Amino acid sequence: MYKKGLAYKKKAAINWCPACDTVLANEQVEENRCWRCESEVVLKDLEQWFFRISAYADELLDDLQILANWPEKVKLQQRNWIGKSYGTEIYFRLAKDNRPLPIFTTRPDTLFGVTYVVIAPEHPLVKELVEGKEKEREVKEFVEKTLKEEKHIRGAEGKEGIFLDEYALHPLTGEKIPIYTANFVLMEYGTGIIMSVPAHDQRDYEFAQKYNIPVRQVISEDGSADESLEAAYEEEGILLASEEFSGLPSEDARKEITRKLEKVEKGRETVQYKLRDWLISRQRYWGTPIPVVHCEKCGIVPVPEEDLPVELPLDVEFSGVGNPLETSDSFRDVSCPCCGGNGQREMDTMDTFVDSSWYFFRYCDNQNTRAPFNKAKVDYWCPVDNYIGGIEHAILHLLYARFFTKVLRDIGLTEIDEPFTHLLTQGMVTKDGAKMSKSLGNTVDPGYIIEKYGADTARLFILFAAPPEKDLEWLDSGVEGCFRFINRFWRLIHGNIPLIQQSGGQEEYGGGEKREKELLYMMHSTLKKVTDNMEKRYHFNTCVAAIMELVNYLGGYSPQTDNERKIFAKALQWSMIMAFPFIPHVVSELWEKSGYKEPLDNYSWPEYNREFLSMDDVEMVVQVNGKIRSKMTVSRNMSEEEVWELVQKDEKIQRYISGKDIVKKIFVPDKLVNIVVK
RNA sequence: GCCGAAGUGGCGGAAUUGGCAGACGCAGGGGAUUCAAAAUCCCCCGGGCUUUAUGUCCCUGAGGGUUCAAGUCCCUCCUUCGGCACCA
Repeated sequence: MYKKGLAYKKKAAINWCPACDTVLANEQVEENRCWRCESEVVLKDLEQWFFRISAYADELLDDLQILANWPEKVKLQQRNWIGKSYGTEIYFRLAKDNRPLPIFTTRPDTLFGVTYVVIAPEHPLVKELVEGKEKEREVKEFVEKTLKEEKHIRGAEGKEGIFLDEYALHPLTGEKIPIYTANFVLMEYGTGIIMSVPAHDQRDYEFAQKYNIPVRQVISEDGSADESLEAAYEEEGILLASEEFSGLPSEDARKEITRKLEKVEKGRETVQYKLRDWLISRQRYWGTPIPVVHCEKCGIVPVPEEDLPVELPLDVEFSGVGNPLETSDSFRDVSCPCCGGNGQREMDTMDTFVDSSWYFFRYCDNQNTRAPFNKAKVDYWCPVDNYIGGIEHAILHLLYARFFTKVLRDIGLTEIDEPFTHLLTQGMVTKDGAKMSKSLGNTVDPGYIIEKYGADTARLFILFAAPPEKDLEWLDSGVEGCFRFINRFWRLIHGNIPLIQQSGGQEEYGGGEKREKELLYMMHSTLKKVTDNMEKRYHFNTCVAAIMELVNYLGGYSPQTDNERKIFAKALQWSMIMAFPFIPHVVSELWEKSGYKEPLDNYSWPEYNREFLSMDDVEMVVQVNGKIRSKMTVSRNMSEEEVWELVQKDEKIQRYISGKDIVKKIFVPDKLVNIVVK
């Protein structure tokens, strides 16, 4: 990555967690707090390593549409985080020396409404512009005060700024426009300089009100000026007071104005992203060393590939203060791989998210000592078919891993574009409102359930509670029911062991007896329900419900004929197979007791037969004007005419339709008849 | 503020393509079995009304709409949760 220019070191104002004693990436700061320990994060100016994830912003955004089997909300979060916006870069000029003053805007259609320009307080130009002037001190104090404020609070109590006693030149009108610096303009987005259009941007409006800056309307709904503006008009509209662009709708005006700017070389169409490069340096021991050596002569020199990986030293002291790596002389002092002179190893380690960005590839070839992994093996096993994780990684791990996958592909190590084909984000389990998680501690230990009822009950109970993507407030009620079911199931199988052993497990279907057909219908339709919900939807709660239904049914069934006994035995076998994933210990035991030699793990999942998925008779719902008035049992695939004959004879229906005009008849085969009368 | 998701009995939840709302389970009520209990089994269990039955009306956050038919589609609103939050 270093060779590709995707890893670089730069000095920047970065997030520092004082409790963890380390820096953090943007993605790892939530509401100005460290994602791990929830301490307040402060800004520090440090030289740090970054991965150029921004170089993949477009691909990371575009490929989201390939991910059909990812939840929409995860893709949306990534889309917002990447934050691509189309706009125009416009070059204002500094009035005093004609130097360019580039700004970024998504609304070039408001260009003629500019009444001031704002430079972010930390922008170097601010310092330069006031140097040696009477305002220098005042501005310096303002900048210092602003930068001391935490990022997300900055300007929360109101917009503040200072006029710099300098002017910019409007690119099209040449008008002199005052330049300010203000707390609401961010250095890290766009160019760090903005054009302010108070008439059409609420933030600019508020600032202009406070500092008595003129408001110039250039867009309205119908193209005529409003008498007074109470607030910024941020919608699109028709331009006015904009020279030759007056009268154009916003959308056209954006294009026309940008074209004009390009023609006179005072601007260009451009794209901006919110996504920042990934800060990967950490001042921790527990992370992968960054494999470079600092040499006085050669500068930054990567450790040669044959010497990788650089392993963590063991002769370190954990004092709880500072970076433990710095206590290891053997680690720090090495010779420069380039010139052989004295060098020092990089002391920072990498964010552990770096490791989780490709571990799934390494899993495919984890004994490999010569390379991270063998390409053929990874191309065979990956991408991961189904990835299960928490939503909290939407813009962390799940974004980093996608980035890494694309980089590894571009370096030629894989052929894979996206790491995870299907993503299931399991819901959070809460207990009295508190989150249960690996890093925050599990607030409920299912141990007491296991203790009292056994592991199968605990497992069944968890799976039966709700579909996995749903958040769940943990409540114990219901455990009893699962335990009762397991006991019922045990008695059902156990009581029929001789039958299972005799039957040979062959399913046969002979005559057309209703009892047999119903039994076959129950077992086959249950199998279909369980199979579909398990494989396609991962809705294990409905699988359990279906199995319970079947077991209840079988519990009340006593086979009469030989044929019925055979089918019944088969149904019992199937119910064991279906219940196996949910209550494996109990089922294994029953399976063995039933005389099966082969363990159930090796047994293949049965296949349902479509022929038995519907019964010969179906219940037909009869509605009059959309209200259910009667139900009748008819044979399957009965034609509309035949059904209609029966419906007309139905006393209840007659009551509702006699003496009325039949306007319409709706017929849904095997399901429903709706008669519309007047 | 913007974006998104969700809202169904006392509770967890089901209804996969617009076609019987409430599957399955919990809790609750009644009964059988028992000397008694545990366990088990059976029945009832969204609400209202009445003539108590194969009766009738209402019910999926609220209001409107589309449709023969809406938990499901459309519009408005409310509530809850999640994400982003001066991104120019």
